[in-house]
Amino acid sequence: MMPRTPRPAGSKPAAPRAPRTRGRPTGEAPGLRPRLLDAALARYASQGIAATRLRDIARDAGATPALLHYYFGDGKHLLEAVIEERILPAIMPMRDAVAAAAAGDDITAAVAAFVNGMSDTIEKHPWVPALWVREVLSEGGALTSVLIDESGRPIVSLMASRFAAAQARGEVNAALDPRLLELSLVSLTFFPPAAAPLWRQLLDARGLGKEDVCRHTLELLQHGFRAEPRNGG
Amino acid sequence: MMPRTPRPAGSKPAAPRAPRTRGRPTGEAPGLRPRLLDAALARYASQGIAATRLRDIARDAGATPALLHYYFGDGKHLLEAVIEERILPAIMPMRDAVAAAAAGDDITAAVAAFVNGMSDTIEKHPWVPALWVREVLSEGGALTSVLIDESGRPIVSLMASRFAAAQARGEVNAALDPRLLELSLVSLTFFPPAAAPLWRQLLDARGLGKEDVCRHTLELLQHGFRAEPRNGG
DNA sequence: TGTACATCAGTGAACGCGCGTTCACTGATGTAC
DNA sequence: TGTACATCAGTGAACGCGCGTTCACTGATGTAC
Repeated sequence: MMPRTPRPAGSKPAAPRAPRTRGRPTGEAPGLRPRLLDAALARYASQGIAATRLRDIARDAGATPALLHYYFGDGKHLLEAVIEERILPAIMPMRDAVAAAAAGDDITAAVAAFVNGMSDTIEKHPWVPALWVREVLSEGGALTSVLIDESGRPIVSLMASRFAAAQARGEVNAALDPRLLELSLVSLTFFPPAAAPLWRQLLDARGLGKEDVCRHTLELLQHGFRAEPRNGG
Repeated sequence: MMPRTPRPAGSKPAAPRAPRTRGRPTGEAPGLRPRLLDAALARYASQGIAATRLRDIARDAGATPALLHYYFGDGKHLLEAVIEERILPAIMPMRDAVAAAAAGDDITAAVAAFVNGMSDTIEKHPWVPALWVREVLSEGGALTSVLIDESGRPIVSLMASRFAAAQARGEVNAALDPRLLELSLVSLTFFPPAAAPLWRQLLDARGLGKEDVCRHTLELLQHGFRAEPRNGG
């Protein structure tokens, strides 16, 4: 039952980042390591992490499976390296941008920053929605805990408290629940890009770009949550 | 490269549904077959289809892996049986209910039927959101084509044309795109139940039930898409 | 300046385990005669 | 009514393949002396 120890503790280093002593420090030629990370990320996003085979990652990167062991030790450490060197660097700037925009009291600006920040992140890193849907949204996803801790919790609680404050000032329809309003915001922002391959095939989506979707979402949301005008029925 | 033929064509029948001749027709005792289908469905939803191992399904159902071959031939035919006997029977009633409600011209009633129909389906079959997210939403999902053809395409095109007609009558905000409005409706309906394990952990969700979420969603949507009142700015 | 050597950046082949699948078999049950 | 037999509903053990992992090795490159 005991899993085989992935590294016999005494042969080669798990990751060849030892203090530079003598050998050949190259200084150039990035080598195969980054290509292995990119190939792993692409497979993770398109097939799911649990269904991805290391041999496929190696083949995609033009390397041998033995190289994965050379650089990362085993599959678990490969995943950790992908998180650390690919996923978190893509997610963090968005977290910071939204947090900055939500610092003030302007709820409309905070919502716009959220929608646009998400849209920019996805444009820069198109693998985000697929990976997010499979490995964060799904119960038992391999990235749930790390991404929740690193970005989900701070953003969600910040936005929900902004909605509650705006509602207390009378700027948000009193019939809405601020917690569910945050959920609706996330739904309208995360779902469409994740479902893009689907709805482009279901609807006639010609002529609809990222900007159109953002504008539509903001129009719908801001009419939806705004408090009723005093003269209305 | 040629896959091994899963059935040597001449031994036992792939599914023991032969014409009753002599033997022991029992007439009672459902046996392990339905339990295998249920166990497979549960694993598919919680781990994804590609990552599910047949041995785990057998163990969950209290049977041997050989039994899966006895009833279904191989993993591909097991999946087909799960689709035919579990998934489609759960999905079809919702498709028909929404189609019936969208027959008339009342866009508000059609939207409410969509939201409530989805909510009822999920309450009856809690595995729907997880399976849907992994295997329909994701590109290359194992259920994409069958569920799109059987329920997605008819419902989505029907609702989008209803939105377009209502907008032509002046009932829907002219700044919104009716195709994206349908996408927003799907987002607000599918995403929250799929993300429920997540947001119950992120937000303080005490006291929020299915009815509260439906009411909130309808409130937000119907304020969001309604045409501006004439006297408003 | 030459050269011995340490390290880098990998490769090809093999190993052992777990998986899907197969095979030969079994006790229970109902039916034909 | 007895009994021979066909079928049902499975089981236990094994098989072969593909996977993650390991091992021994290699040519290239830079450094110390």
